[in-house]
Amino acid sequence: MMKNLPHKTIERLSQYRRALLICLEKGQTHIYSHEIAKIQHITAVQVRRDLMLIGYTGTLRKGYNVKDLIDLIGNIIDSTEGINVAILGMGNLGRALINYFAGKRSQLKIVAGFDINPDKIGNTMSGVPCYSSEDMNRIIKEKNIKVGIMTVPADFANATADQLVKAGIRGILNYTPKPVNVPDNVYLEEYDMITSLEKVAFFVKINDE
Amino acid sequence: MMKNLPHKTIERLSQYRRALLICLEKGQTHIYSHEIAKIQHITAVQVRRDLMLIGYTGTLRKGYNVKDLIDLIGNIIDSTEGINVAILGMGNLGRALINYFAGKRSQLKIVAGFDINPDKIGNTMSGVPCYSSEDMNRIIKEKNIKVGIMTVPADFANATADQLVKAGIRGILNYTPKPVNVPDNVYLEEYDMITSLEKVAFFVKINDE
DNA sequence: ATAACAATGTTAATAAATTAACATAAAAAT
DNA sequence: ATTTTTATGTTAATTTATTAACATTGTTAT
Ligand SMILES: NC(=O)c1ccc[n+]([C@@H]2O[C@H](COP(=O)([O-])OP(=O)(O)OC[C@H]3O[C@@H](n4cnc5c(N)ncnc54)[C@H](O)[C@@H]3O)[C@@H](O)[C@H]2O)c1
Ligand SMILES: NC(=O)c1ccc[n+]([C@@H]2O[C@H](COP(=O)([O-])OP(=O)(O)OC[C@H]3O[C@@H](n4cnc5c(N)ncnc54)[C@H](O)[C@@H]3O)[C@@H](O)[C@H]2O)c1
Repeated sequence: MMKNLPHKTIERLSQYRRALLICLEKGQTHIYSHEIAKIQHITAVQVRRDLMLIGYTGTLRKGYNVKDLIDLIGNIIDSTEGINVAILGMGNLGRALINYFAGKRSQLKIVAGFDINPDKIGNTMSGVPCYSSEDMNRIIKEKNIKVGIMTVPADFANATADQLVKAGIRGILNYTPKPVNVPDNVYLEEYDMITSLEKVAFFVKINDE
Repeated sequence: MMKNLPHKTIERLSQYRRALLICLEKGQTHIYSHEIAKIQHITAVQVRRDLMLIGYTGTLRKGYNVKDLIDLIGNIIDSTEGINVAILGMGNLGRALINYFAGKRSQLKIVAGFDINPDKIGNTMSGVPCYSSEDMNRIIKEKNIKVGIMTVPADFANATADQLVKAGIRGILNYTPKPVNVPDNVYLEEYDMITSLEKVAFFVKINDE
């Protein structure tokens, strides 16, 4: 069920929820499709279409119930039992991420970090214990870690991905600038900030011409 | 010229170049479309199509000249005079980014950071001077800064974006989880790591079912 | 009461992105 | 020499994503 949602819809659902949570905090109970659209810089039709795909029905003229919609999105994209996550490489970026995620989403719990620096191993960072990369296999199995976020130096990207795969990881989010190879049964998402910046720079240039 | 390149092609060109630079370092002079494809987890046809769009012609049976292709991609996506970039908010993520970009792309130069913390203002970080946010308008104009990377706390996202726009910024890369509004003539790119992680988690869950 | 309005939900149309098909040609094998 | 192989470049087909069109229906205004 809900297996055939477009990839882009999944991304947007996550974004909608993020915005909706802010609305909820402010005490807003209902929201119109065009309000969500404005926040996300997309069209209201797009929002309604996405919500149609997940079978959510709002109230005519009143819009969508913020809380209900948050819950439904959760039902669709979250796993009921939650998902345990590990950070590979507790350097600048790893630390920034741990900090950012801390207490953000109960469904996605960062339960372990890994590093090779003896000064870091054994310590905790914002409540996340740092283990030796040598123990990766054991810890990942023990803690039932399903997803790994890679923030190791680029030169260690491939080796780390291999280790993760061997330990039975199910998904990898790779922030290393080095693309890695994983088998088909492991979901891989790669992101590089330079690409985003170069894209912005390109369109700035184009707009100038 | 080259204004009508698909957005996705722009992203991939940036990625191709990243991979090609690694090849160049290793001394590799030529590369096949299927090799590039393998690295990027896409098809060879996709690669050839992208290269066709930018008018690059390889050598039959020898593939593409690594150096030439890097140069051509540079001609397409880089601005001839380079683009000056500022970081807004020199916290965990800002520092990580400065560190990462340092000396990576000569075309994209981080020439200033801004913060409101008096302990940071006046110092430099990996060679990037930190200014007071109050001086944003002046510095951006003086240094001809075209693009801003936002890494301020979410609550300051909108105010910072407004300041940037007022100072005449042309593009914004927003790493804040709060979407911001900018006029049409400012190119905006937003990215949130939670969305990426939730997407990975979703497909991990789906694959389990 | 009735008309105008403003929202949702859905189908149809369009646009963007990817993939398939294939023509071409140099290199390698026979 | 000829055939086979293996690569590029391009057009056509398909798939995916977005947008437009519109039917529907409470709500507000007249
Ligand atoms: N800093 C950024 O903003 C940024 C942005 C995008 C991508 N990246 C990439 O993310 C990665 C990390 O960046 P960073 O700035 O955090 O670097 P960093 O050097 O601060 O951190 C890397 C950490 O990984 C650890 N490490 C090294 N080898 C390891 C191994 N085999 N297993 C586990 N841990 C290991 C190091 O001890 C260190 O703590 C790099 O590949 C970088 O290119 C960084
Ligand atoms: N840390 C992450 O991995 C991560 C990931 C994604 C997004 N983010 C987002 O990026 C932002 C920064 O994250 P962080 O971990 O670096 O936070 P941080 O608190 O470490 O850094 C924020 C910095 O911004 C400065 N600041 C505050 N108000 C400012 C203003 N008005 N103008 C200029 N500077 C100002 C602060 O002094 C501080 O130095 C947050 O919005 C966070 O949600 C962080």
